[in-house]
Amino acid sequence: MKNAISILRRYDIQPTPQRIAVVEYVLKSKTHPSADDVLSHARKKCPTVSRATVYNTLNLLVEKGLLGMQTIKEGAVIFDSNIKKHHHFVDSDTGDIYDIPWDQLEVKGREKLKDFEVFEFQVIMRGRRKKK
Amino acid sequence: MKNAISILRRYDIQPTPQRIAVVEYVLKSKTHPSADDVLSHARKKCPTVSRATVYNTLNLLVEKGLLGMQTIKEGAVIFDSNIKKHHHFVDSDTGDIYDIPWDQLEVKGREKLKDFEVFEFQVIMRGRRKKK
DNA sequence: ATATTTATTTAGACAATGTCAAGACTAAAT
DNA sequence: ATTTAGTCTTGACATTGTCTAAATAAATAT
Ligand SMILES: [Mn+2]
Ligand SMILES: [Mn+2]
Ligand SMILES: [Zn+2]
Ligand SMILES: [Zn+2]
Repeated sequence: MKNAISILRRYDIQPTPQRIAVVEYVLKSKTHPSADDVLSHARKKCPTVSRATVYNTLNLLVEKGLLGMQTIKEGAVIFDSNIKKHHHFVDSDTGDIYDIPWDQLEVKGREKLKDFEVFEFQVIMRGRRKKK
Repeated sequence: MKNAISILRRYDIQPTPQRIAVVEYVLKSKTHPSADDVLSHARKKCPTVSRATVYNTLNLLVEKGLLGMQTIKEGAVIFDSNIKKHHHFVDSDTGDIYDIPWDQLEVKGREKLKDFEVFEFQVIMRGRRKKK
């Protein structure tokens, strides 16, 4: 991930210590963290940051298109630093979410859905990750 | 949907007025209701039913395999009377969820995922439903 | 530099979702 | 009638997420 300050400036967001702490964690994370995960990690760099600011910043990043948001697991939304189109695999044992590259799967038959105009889609898989 | 009492008996669940009210609504619903939706509808038939009992019953039905549960929209889990494999389409404007028959789509390439053992999968699409 | 205005953060209130435990209620079983 | 097991209700509780008012910080103007 590039410099957090320059990323924020590029998207016309004033870089503050709080926002920098949020961005530095969430945009480099590959674990699809929840807002609460982001809060606790951001507090390591900026111990005073509040819950409201973390939510405000995450929502702002999503609005600006810097960050993805997914509703894959119950209980809390998760945030996704990978903003390219991709699919997801959820480990049923651990709850961990893995990215599946877009071109690994092909979904055929969408043109047959006469009643629906599809803006976006993804495959969500659940199972067990094989040990390496 | 068949008789609620006989369904409950078949799955070794004692039929009570509360459970019957829940089952009669949730197993015939095609709208993917939330627990709160189920509660308010069940109270029409059984005005005294409590929130805890609705949650207990829904969780029991899911455990027994009579009812599906999905985490498709944020804020609350939704319950699915359709327990056959199928995909989902979410209307971005209304939030309505529609079932897409399993054989309308084909997902190819799962065998290439060497690191993952896939137990189940579905395609989730978002967009706008065309007016009829 | 000081004053003014604007942007941001914080703390806490609030609503909604979901789980849990204690006691009340019901229906068998003894 | 008593015990027992199963079920239900109430309310407490934790968590997620939003919102508002007050405090702070930053930018601008004088
Ligand atoms: Mn997490
Ligand atoms: Mn609903
Ligand atoms: Zn992802
Ligand atoms: Zn469905």
